Amino acid sequence: MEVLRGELREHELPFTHQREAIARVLFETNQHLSADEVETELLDRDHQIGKATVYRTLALLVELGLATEHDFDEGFRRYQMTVGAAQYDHLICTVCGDVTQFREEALESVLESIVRSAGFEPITRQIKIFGTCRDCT
Amino acid sequence: MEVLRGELREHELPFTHQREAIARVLFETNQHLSADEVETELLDRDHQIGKATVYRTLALLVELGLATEHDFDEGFRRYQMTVGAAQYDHLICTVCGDVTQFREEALESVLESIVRSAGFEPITRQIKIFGTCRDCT
DNA sequence: CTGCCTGCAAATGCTTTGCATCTCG
DNA sequence: CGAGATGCAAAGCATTTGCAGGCAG
Repeated sequence: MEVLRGELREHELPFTHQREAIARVLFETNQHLSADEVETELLDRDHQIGKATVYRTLALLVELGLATEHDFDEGFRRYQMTVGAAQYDHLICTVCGDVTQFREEALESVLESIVRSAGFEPITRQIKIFGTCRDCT
Repeated sequence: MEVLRGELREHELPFTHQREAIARVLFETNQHLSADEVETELLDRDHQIGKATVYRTLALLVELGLATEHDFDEGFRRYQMTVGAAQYDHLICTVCGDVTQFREEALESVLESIVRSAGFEPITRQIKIFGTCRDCT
């Protein structure tokens, strides 16, 4: 939570109850949550926060680099607290919907050289492999 | 075009004017087109086809494996004719919006081993690197 | 003929926005 | 106090769907 407070101060933005509550939800679950799921979780915790604020805050967290946005082709987006500077890639099972994160150094270096030789300055990336997971084969 | 006709016959689906026209647009541009752009291009060619049909046909082409769906975070999707069995990955410039395709064998093999060790059966994948291209740096 | 397709318009569902009001600092 | 945040409801948009009429095979 201190991270958020600091980041907000740095940008001269107010640290509000709503922002704290939303960030807390994301911090604590360490899951990919949709705006809807965040709202539901907030209600469970007796925080009644407007959906517009949820959306605005999630966008803010992404901008501050504290959260990452994901799109698993479900028709809506998911958000997850950024874990350090680590980039996670995903295996998405189209049968059961399960999402597995992974991080592979060999992949990092291959990508690095691709990007470098294209003279491209990377900011974010998304690697999603859709298919059937071990359990659904 | 014969590919489409054959694929449709195989699935016992009718080969209609609309399907032909839409597939032709995709075949001939070899670009990533949105449903809107397909519709516009159809009008330029004096084909007046309902947007619903455009969407339905694009989805069908994807299902038949003749087209690929892309999402470059623009708020809508793009489609491109599938070029052989090749998988293309993308560098997306967030400044000028330019999309560069690439294909790198080293990447293929790294991904292959990741997938294999997870016991995952891949169907499609999306690799998108967002950042600033050489010209916009 | 018969089933699948097409068009149109209406409906969906996620996300964004306008605006009056309230809060943080 | 004043800038920015919040809530609500309405608006936006890409995409989907229902249904009456058409076309391919």
